[in-house]
Amino acid sequence: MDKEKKILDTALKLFVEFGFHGTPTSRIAKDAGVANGTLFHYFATKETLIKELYVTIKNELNQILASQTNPTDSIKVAFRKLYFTTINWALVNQDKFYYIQQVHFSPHLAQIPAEVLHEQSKMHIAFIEKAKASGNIKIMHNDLLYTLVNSQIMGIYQYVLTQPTSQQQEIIEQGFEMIWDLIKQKK
Amino acid sequence: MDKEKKILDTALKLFVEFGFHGTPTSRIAKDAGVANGTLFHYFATKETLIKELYVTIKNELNQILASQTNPTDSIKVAFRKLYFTTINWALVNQDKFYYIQQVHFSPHLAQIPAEVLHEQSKMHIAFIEKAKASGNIKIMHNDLLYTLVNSQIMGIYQYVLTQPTSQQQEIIEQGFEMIWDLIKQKK
DNA sequence: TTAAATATCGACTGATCAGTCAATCTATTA
DNA sequence: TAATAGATTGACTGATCAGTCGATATTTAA
Repeated sequence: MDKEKKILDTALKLFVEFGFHGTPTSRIAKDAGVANGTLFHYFATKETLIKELYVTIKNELNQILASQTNPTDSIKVAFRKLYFTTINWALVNQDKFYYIQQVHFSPHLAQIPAEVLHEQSKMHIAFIEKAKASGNIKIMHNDLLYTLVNSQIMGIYQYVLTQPTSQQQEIIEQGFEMIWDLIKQKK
Repeated sequence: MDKEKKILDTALKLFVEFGFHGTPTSRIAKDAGVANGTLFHYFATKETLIKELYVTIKNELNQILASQTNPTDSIKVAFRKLYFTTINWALVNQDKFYYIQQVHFSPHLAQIPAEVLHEQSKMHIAFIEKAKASGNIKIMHNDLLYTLVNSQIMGIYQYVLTQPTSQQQEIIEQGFEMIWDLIKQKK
């Protein structure tokens, strides 16, 4: 296995379990099965590692979401796909989803250039524009819509986590109807 | 000013700005205007300081919310008060609100005993029970309702932060109607 | 095949930091 | 007043950690 990827995987696991502070680079290297120096060959600083791990994970999710889009889908169907894909990805990749939040509420986020962050949300903003233009969505500021949907997804995800697997898909389905009801344009 | 409180205040400011890792206890002591040893007189370890700061802030918010409750209020009015008080407290105490999330997405949360966390949410759960009993609220699991409302508040708060002060109260008002619409029992 | 470039190693270092401790100061109480 | 307890100090320490570096191995390109 690619050593760079092994380092990223190991760092993810350790950061999530022990936090940034609680995870020495020496431990990451050891658990990844590489020498101390090798880690710094791929990532100049610990900070770089933290940031690149974040960007890598975000890109992974974005690519999966992008692969799900189909121009012929109705707005509701398209939105449904984004919602389901995100929550199910989060359920399968709990560490990665947690790590995104972990970075989000840490000073490391401020170290990530605005254009990188913007690139990450571009696809979603474009979708919102399209949805609004179709007249199916309540008139409200893009950022508000984006933030509301995001936090709603977070809430449902967190609840689903505590429920038995057998009931998860049904709850996710109900969650979708709630969000859709929240943002759709009433006739 | 009480040295213990001064240490907590200083730690809050520094943790929010530089993170747990980026804030040496020596810096906290220095900025708080006390000796290194004094910090450890009040807080046995850095970890203790992090946890006690969290509990202190949560208690502060909970006490304010408790002071707003009035048994004669209707469910909608009571819920409205909780919502407005929380968001406005968060706007005035941005550091404290941010710190709560910061701890929430860190391994430090796991160090806080379950009974302490339970004590913190007891009031909200009791309110939810009452609201459901009144028949004004959709039938759904307590935890789901709690989580959804919480994340919705988070979302609106985050959006309001980016908006000019002059428009904030109006947005908060609209946000309330959206949440209420989300959870109220349709006739 | 040879040379250059890149990857890997792990011992090492300088700096930093959490936490200690003995000494001193400041209430509190008897 | 004397005695006890608690508060405060800051120099100090042992451990840890991020990052370095020179040596060696491996891959790539000429």
